Amino acid sequence: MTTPGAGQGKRRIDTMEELAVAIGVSRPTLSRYFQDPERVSRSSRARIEQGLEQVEYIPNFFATRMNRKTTGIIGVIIPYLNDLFFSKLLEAIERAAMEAGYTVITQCSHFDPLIEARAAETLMSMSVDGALVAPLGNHSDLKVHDRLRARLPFVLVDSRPDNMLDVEFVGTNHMQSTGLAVEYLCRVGAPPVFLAMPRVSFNAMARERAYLAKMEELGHEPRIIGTEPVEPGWLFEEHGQAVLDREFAAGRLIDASVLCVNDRIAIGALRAAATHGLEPGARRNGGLRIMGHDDYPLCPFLTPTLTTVAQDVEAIGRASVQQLVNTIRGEKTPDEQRVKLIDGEIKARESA
Amino acid sequence: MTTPGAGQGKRRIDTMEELAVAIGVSRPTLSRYFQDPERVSRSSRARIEQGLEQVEYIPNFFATRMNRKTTGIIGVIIPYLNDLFFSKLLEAIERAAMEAGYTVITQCSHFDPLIEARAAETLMSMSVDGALVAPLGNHSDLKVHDRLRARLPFVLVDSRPDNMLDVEFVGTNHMQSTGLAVEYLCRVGAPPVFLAMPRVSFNAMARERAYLAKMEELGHEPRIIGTEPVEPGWLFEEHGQAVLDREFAAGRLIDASVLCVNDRIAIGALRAAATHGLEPGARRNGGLRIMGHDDYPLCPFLTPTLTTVAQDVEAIGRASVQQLVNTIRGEKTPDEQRVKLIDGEIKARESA
DNA sequence: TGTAGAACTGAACACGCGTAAAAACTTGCA
DNA sequence: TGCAAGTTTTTACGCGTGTTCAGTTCTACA
Repeated sequence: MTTPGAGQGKRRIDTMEELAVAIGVSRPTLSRYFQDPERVSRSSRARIEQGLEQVEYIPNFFATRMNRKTTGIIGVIIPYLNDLFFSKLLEAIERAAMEAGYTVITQCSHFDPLIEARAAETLMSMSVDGALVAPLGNHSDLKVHDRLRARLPFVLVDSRPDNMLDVEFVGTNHMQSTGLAVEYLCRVGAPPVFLAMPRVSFNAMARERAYLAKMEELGHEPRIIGTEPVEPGWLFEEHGQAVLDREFAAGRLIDASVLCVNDRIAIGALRAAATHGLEPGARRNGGLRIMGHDDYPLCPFLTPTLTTVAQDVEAIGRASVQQLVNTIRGEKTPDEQRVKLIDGEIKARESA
Repeated sequence: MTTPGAGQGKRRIDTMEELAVAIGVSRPTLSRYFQDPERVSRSSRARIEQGLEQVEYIPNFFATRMNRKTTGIIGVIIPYLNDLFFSKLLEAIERAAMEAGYTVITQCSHFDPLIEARAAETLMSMSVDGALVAPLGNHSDLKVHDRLRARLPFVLVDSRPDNMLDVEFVGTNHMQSTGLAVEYLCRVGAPPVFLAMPRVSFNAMARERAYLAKMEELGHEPRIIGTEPVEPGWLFEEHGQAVLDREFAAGRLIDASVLCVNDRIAIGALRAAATHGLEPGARRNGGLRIMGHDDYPLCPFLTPTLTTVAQDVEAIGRASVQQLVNTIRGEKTPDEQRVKLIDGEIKARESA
């Protein structure tokens, strides 16, 4: 039972030609109306709008995009979605793009360079106005990015391969954010050990470097654990848990400060602590402390609540769209603004 | 620095016409080749494939889809992505659709019926071969679904409005899954209280009903909490935490079995327990127990690990694509198979 | 009432490719 | 060598809309 008058009985019209005769306006006028209602006189506009209420007509997406100089589409490639960071990022991007008047076509790589390559082809075949790409850690086929970049406005998001330092990029300022975390941990307790992960991600490596730099700056001895290779199909959480489980089982690190490369690793770390009867953050200025990075939405609901450093995902999404739109509109980005690094912010909670 | 011979110098070709003269084959032959390489003779195929390595050419997505009788596109509408259930579902759908040879266009409603309506328009304007829609709880504009359904093969996923019981649908068998949870809790302890949420979701309401039915069947007195309205922008976790916090603070339910309508509510519930010094599941056959529903990927890493009933997201995704593809191919679905409910499975962990 | 300028109409071409039909060409086989 | 069957080429039209252009109608204002 739908609302009465819902338009079930509206006559369906498939082409602009038919529509033109149906409401008594010329097709070029309709064409202009659909691109921007302001481009026709008020009287025609009223007439068209009234006519559209009597019939069901939807312009053909392909036919319209095929002929316009600009498609009004922004293509987005995301490495995977089973992660609240990327889903939040995608949401921010879609919102910003919509506000800027663009249609978003999202393609997900699902951890697979081949799918990523196919996604790039799809975007090119659709003549998108620009592409926003969050690469697959360091598994991406860089030729694919190069081809995209050579063809259309292109902005990297979140993660940046080492050899693409000259590309437009928006991401977290790991030097600042991880540095902040190290400082925070040093201020209220022992200098942290860094719980890393296998070197499959540029961001993870950037955070490692930031950790090393800040530890050196503060005059502490750094220590990094967890970089050993793992089996395919591994989960971040499992890795964090496994590494700390080994340590705790051997009686090591039970009084340490542990800075995890990201929150999902930290969640595994918390789990390892719990299984060993340890309570991260329970002793105010000492004892075991665990800290993450990202401000995963669940952090405030974990036990203990997870102290972390928040990435401003919303800002990253908005800024990347802004940067892309500027490029599309032909506004030359000054060299010093081609890379935009967004600062993080400490979220002090119970675990550290 | 890209790999040498990466194709930086390949001549770029924009139309099939140019390509035809470039490699010395006729355009219709090329057209057939791109639709299915098997449709041209082996000699032509070899020649074309060799030619394609010398140049850079990508068929125009719009021009190809505009003329084919079938676009090979499946449109997917998802209510929101900030939830690991939907991101897993989307992944399963995309994988299954890819295997079936379809291109997937995903549109996200972002909690907003207006955006959902626009997404539906986009899909119709693209003449997708079929649509897979996961509605916005009960906030969807049902006219939108009706229009889609009237135009093209249409399958609902995950959640089904009360007045669309005759539509093709694939989702969890809440009667079975929630029933299983109730039975499980009754078997090893006190009959459960049901921690629900405001009535904004058909699934949540279906689980409430399933809870009531099973409790009656087992001869226990049901009790449902947490259905009071909340402020806009509320989070599932916050709600679960707030409701149980009130109860625990008043000394109530501290020895109860609590079945939560979903895992995110349960995560909030675990948090409430922790803040009150309670340990769900610590006493084997009694005391406070908390159970969820969905098998959120993080369940095994929470403290305590969360007992829940797993939805077979992978199966839901696959089955929905299968159902849609059958409809697209014109295979009449027998009435009794128009609704496919997938059973859940208990994941016994520490919390209950 | 006349007129400049804006807005519209009709016709035509373009976009890149699918598709059909007929003619020309291969290939395999006797 | 001849012939049938399978391929390919040629040619032409169609898809639904963008876009242009010359000609027409409308509007505002004097």
